[in-house]
Parts: sequence; structure tokens; C-alpha cells
Amino acid sequence: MRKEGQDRRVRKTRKQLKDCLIQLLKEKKVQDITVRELTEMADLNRGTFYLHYKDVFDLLEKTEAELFEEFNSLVLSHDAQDLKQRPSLIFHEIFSLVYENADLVEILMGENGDLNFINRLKHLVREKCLRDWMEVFRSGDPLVFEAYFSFIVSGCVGLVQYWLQGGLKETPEQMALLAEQIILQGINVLDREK
Amino acid sequence: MRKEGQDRRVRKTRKQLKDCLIQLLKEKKVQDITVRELTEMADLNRGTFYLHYKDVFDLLEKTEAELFEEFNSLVLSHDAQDLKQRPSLIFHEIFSLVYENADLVEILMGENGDLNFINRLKHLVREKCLRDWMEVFRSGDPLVFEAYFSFIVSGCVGLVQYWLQGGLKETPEQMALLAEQIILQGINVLDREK
DNA sequence: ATCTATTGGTTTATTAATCAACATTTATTT
DNA sequence: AAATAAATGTTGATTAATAAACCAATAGAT
Repeated sequence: MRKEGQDRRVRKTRKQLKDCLIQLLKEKKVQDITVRELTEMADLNRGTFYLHYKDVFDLLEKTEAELFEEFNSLVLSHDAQDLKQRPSLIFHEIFSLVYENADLVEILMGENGDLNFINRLKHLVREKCLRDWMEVFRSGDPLVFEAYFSFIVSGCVGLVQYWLQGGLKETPEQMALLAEQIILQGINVLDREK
Repeated sequence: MRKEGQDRRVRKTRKQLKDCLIQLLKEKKVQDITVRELTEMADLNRGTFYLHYKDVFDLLEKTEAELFEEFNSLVLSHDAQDLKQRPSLIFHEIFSLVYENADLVEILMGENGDLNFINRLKHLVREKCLRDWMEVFRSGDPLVFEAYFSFIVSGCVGLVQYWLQGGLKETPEQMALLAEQIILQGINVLDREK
């Protein structure tokens, strides 16, 4: 019987199309990308594209979904206990995932990025990654806490954008430490004010 | 009817195998490379290899032949007239070709390189590239001239080896100028001594 | 010396990708 | 407005690459 995974050819074709889409998205908007130029760049027959995707939007959608799923399964691979005890670990992993997919993340979080993607990612990080850990520090007005919480999450996105714009000079580890530091310092400020 | 050129799949498969062979040759000798590791690295089914090549040696042989053919057709694209009038041009093109195939050239001219390849290349450069140009400067004892000629050709190979070992710091253009300079200075020395 | 694992070749049915046609639709130019 | 060009989907026949078997020949380890 066949292996459960995809056929090599399918895997390669899709990766090729995905990579070239990202390349093209650096230069122009999705709506300006033709299937022809995409397949020419990918060195694939144009017909092959339609064996996998409806159109360029469909390809982008699936590319995003794939990346999101990576973030999702990464976060879900740690339980609440894990998060509370070793917050730096998951931070490191998340920044590493950003680093590995810098091209795509830069597009999705850049100028003409996809706010929907950013929001989904923020929600994921907020609920499945930060919340359990932050509960440890919860104190004072719950509403203030939630607001600060929102601040933190968006702040992390901003941090990633800064990182990408700066050309990824820092390592994922450095970024993880930086994020943690900023968050914890913020909590200290909150604590002092209460 | 089909296009005259190769099928895309064929082209890609062969390129993939060729590229991976070069990668592996950086680490180990040909005889230590298995078809299995090659195809695993190339992400191709092992059986696919045998659709194109007899064994790893065969692949290397054809890879060399392909590169040599590139040098050959490059040199042959210029006629004697051309060479005499614009020697710097062909030099530039040759060094550019080395630059583009630095990985492979480094293997063929490196530690456990292929002397046969080097000799064929030397013969090509000597007869089809340098001779016509050098005839302009011919003078004195013909035997001395031929000896110096041999010296020049080997010197060029040495120059390429130096370039590769140094990590290709110089541009092909700089190398072309350098080679030309060395050769012409050498001729001046020869002239002075006659 | 025997067992175990690795590599080498080869084979078969299966299928993904290819090419080159289509007919349409959508832009762009005249 | 008409003509020209470019991009879109779709189709069908062809074939290269695939997976997963083989079995033989060699190592390497026990």
C-alpha cells in the first residue's frame, strides 16, 4: 500500500507555487498576479496550477491557512502547565517559526498585509499562549487587566513587524527574551500602579 | 506536436541530481556516494535515477561533459578576428562562466579534482582562445614561444584555483583584467629578454 | 561464521505533470 | 467600435516520476 503522505510530485508542485507566490507578492498585489506568470516563474505547466488551486486567491488563502496551522499546532503542543512553567520556550519557538517563514509573514504583516490573518494569530497567541501564563500575574481591576492583555498581544505583533522591517538582525532567541522582558516589565509597572 | 526541448520533468530531475551530486562531492569522493543518499537528498525516487544514469560515475561524467560543452560553445562563439580585436571580452565571459559554476569547477579543479577535465579545458583555451590572440605577439624562438604558451595556459588555471580558494572575492571582470595584465606583462618580459 | 542492515539494480501498476490544443473572457490598442 | 493581444479555464492523450515491491551482493556487527 502507498504511504499516507502526499506524493512527492504534489508536494513539490505546491511548494513551488507557494514559494513563487511569495516572491511575486513582494513586488505586486495578489490581484495583479496572473496564473501565467506564476507558473512560468515556477517552471510548471499552467494546467498543473488548476489541478491544485482555483485561482491565485485560492493559492494565497491556502498558503495562509497552512502557515496559521503551523502556529496553531505549535501553540497547542504545549499545555497550560507547560506555559506557566516555561514561558520562554514557547516564545522562542514562535519567534523561530516567524523567522523560518519571514518572507510570508512579512507580506501578511506588511504594508498591504492581511489584517484577518493578523487578528486570527493575535487571538491564538492571546488565548492559547499568553492567557494561562498571564493569569499568574493577574491582580487589580479585571477590565484593566484585559486591556493590558490586548495591549501586550498587539505589542508582540508590533515587535515582530519591527523585527522584520529591520531585516531580522536579531536571533529568534533574542527576540523571545526581548518580548518576555517587555511584557514582564510592563507587569511590574502595572503592579506598582495598583 | 511536442516542443523540441526536453520535458520539464526530465530537465528538473537531472538538474536536481546534478546539483546534489555537487553538494555531496564537497564532502566525500564519488566512490563513496550512494545512489540512495543522492536520491534522498534530491528528493527523488531511487528508481528515477536509473531512468537517466547508469550509476553515480555516469552522472558525474555527464555533468562534466555538460560543463565542458558550455566552455566549448562559448569559445567557439568567437572567431579568430574577434579574439584578436577584443581579447578582454572572451576572458570576461570565461571567468563569468567559472563564476556561475563555481561549485562544480571548484570540485573539478580542487584537491581530488579531475585532471582529465582540466587538461581538456586547457587544450580548449590554449588552441581556440589564446593562440590567435598570442600570435600577434609571437617573436623569437618558436619553441620558447610554445613553452611560454603552455606556461600561460596553466597559469590561467592556477589563477582560477587561487580565485576559488579565496572564496571568489574578485568579480569575473576583475579576474579577466588580472589575467590579461599578467599575460601581457609576461610578454613584455619575454620581449625584453629577446 | 552467522546474522543483520545497507546498497544495488530491476520491475509493475499507478498517477501527477506535461504539452498543446481548445473556446472564452478580459484588457489594450488602434 | 473594431481589432489585437493577453489571460483564463478546460480538455485529452502522452509520459515521466512514483511507490513498493522484488532479489542479489556486500558490508558490519554479534
